[in-house]
Amino acid sequence: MTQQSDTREALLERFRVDSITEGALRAIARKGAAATMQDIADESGIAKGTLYLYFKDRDELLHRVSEGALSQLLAKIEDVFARALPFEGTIRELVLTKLRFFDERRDLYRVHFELRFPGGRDPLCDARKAAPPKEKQMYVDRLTRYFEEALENKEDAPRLALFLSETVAAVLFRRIPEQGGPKLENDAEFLSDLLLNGLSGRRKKS
Amino acid sequence: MTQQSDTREALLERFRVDSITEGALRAIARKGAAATMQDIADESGIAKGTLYLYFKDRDELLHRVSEGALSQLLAKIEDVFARALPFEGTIRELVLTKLRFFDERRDLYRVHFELRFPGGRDPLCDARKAAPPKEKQMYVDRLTRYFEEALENKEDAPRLALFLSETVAAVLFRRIPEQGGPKLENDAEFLSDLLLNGLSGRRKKS
DNA sequence: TGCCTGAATGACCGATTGGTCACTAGAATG
DNA sequence: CATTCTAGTGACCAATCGGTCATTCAGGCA
Repeated sequence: MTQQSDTREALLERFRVDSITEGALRAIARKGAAATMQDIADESGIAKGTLYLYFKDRDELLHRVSEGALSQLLAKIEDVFARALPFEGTIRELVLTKLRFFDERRDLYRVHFELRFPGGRDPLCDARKAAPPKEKQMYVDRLTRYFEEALENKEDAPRLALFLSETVAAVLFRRIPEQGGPKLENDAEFLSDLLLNGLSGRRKKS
Repeated sequence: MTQQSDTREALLERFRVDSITEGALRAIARKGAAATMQDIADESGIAKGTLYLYFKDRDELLHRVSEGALSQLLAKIEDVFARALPFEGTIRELVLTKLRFFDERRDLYRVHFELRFPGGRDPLCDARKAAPPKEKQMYVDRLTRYFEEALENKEDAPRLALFLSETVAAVLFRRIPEQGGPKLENDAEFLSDLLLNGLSGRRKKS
């Protein structure tokens, strides 16, 4: 049990874990939240039992997958903030980035959205109410922090962050399933305008 | 098989169907989309087999429940339109009405939102993609018609209707689970302002 | 009263799935 | 080469759930 072997084993384990989460991603992309452990095992090219050598149970596996998926989005969001654009530009880029991210990786879309309701048919009851998806919370929290320093009223920041997040999600919700929708940049601009300027400007001049 | 007996039987059937859908509503309020046929039967005070005398299968039953739930909301929405308020007033009332409706009847909330992803763990695959919830579509369609006659660009109406619908849903998504959130009217006003005027007005004056 | 109809029942079935564990195969060890 | 060890396996298990159907029983009818 030298330092060397520790590292080697750790690397192997990491490789296994990664290939499993990637397989899970493919399985979920195809079957959504209905993906079975068998599906995931097949897609990963290993036996079902092996999954349980690296993950305690289905929950832990799906949680890890969701976590990994969103961390990629978080990185891109962070890039947007790093550019330190003016407020309006930041909003537009945030919208465009999230839209484009899920448009390119529809597999992550199903992970992100269908896992929002954990379990679905399982004993979710009210027990899990206290534990909403942690990863999504990180995303909303990041937006909150931005709004807190960019907006007039700090106390509105959390609500606005959630609003922005859910709004883009709503557009995705419509975009992803259908095939030949409006161009992505078109949708992004439409949504950004709406977010920034509201409905009032669109009222018919009577 | 007189007209009389026809009516009597029809009434009895209707009574049964109603009491089942009400039971289903209670079951779903407690267990969400995970509610079992047994749960529904228990909550309705009848045996599981009896459910299948009045509904073909689980899908038909849940569909009927969801339909009935949303028809009540649609009626209230229609009342708002009937008042023929100016544009801004209509939007505010629409937001407030939907928010209040689900705030008073949280059981309907779970029906409405959790059933959006039909099946969950079942063979949803891509087969059902072609059949999104019909009831919700009616609601969005109604909003679309309003926007078509109230706004400048007719072709934007569907997108705006979906936007409004999902936006309010987003706030509900946050409101319902938590206990002591902001007052309902407060949330409604906040959301309406945002929808009407956008984020721009909230930027910190630099 | 005795029979008959059909609504209601709930034990049962088949299918599915998360999770387990006795077993295997192949590499490491001596 | 023989032995040990362990990552990997997949048949198997228990539990769950939608749906069925032989049976029951209450109420109307002769």
